[in-house]
Amino acid sequence: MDIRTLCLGILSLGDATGYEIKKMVAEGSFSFFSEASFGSIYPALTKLTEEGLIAFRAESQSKRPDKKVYSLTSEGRKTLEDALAKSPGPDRHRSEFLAALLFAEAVAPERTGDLIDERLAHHDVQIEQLEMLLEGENSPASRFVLEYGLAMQHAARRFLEDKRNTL
Amino acid sequence: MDIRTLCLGILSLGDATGYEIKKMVAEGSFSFFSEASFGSIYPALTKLTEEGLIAFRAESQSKRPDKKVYSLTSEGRKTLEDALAKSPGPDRHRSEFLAALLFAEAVAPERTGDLIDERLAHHDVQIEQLEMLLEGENSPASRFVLEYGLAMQHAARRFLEDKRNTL
DNA sequence: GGACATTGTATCGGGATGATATAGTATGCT
DNA sequence: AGCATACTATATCATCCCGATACAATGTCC
Repeated sequence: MDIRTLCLGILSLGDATGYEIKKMVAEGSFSFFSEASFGSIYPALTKLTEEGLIAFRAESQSKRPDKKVYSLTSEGRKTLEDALAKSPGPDRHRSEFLAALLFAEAVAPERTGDLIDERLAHHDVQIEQLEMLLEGENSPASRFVLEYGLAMQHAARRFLEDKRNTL
Repeated sequence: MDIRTLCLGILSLGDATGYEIKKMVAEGSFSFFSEASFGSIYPALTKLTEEGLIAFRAESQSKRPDKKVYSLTSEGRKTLEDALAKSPGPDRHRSEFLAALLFAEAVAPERTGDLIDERLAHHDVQIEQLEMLLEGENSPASRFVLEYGLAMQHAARRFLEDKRNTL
């Protein structure tokens, strides 16, 4: 899933500006399976427009530069459908926490307890945030993703609590 | 956790060549929280050597180019300790599966069932692989990481099975 | 015998990240 | 009232990273 397909997918759910796409990817249910920065979103939108997969209408705002509201063209929808027909690639997970835990054993074993305690507190924060997002979300697919995220957070928290004494 | 710190961490567990580091990151317990390619590992090792954080001894092999076996210097160990003293950054998760599921609802809803079935099969494969790795692993920290991975796979699988009918 | 996998080092193009620039509005703190 | 911070909005840039590829010899499967 490259940034181009991600943009097509988000626009398939509704028109948006580059700034709004960034917000959706940084917060909300999208943030649990994707990331993207301005430096990748804006070039992607420009190129997709050149290729005719999306189009924008400029909405003028008083005393501000024009807002470019992008929307999917029929050709873009076709491209997205083709991309979704393929089976998705494997998940990619990066965790500084797990890396730190593994390396700490060799370099600073007295730190592992703190690392796990910090992590437990972090899970509590994440769970609270997910539950808040879930309250305001009505789309079944978005709720599905949020509930998936909640299940993962609870599972990770439970595992750490069970194992803390073992290590 | 940038590639440099990752290399320092791996070398803190034992000496290794660039090729071996790549193998550890691509397979084994490291693969569940990190990724790195030759294109990032080799430049990182070169730069760390220049900075005196690691050193290598060239082991000559018959009819092959010399093997560069890298090891951590005391300065490198100090740098790693400093890096581990900071609290680790948040986990980053990218899932084409979740993205496809969310976008499929808008573009090709009939595909969601297949996506979930494929995913369940994929989890079964992953669980088997993790259990095999766990059998041959004795280091407590490595076992911890593998068991963490197993717990996550089981939780994801259970969630999908429970929810498949709901969607 | 040929194709493919393994051990090993290394480079390169294209793409992504994170920081920064610009610029006006709105909100909040003291 | 004054100041700082945050928000909306687009855009660029250095730096880093990924995936593919090249080279080179050996081992292994069919």
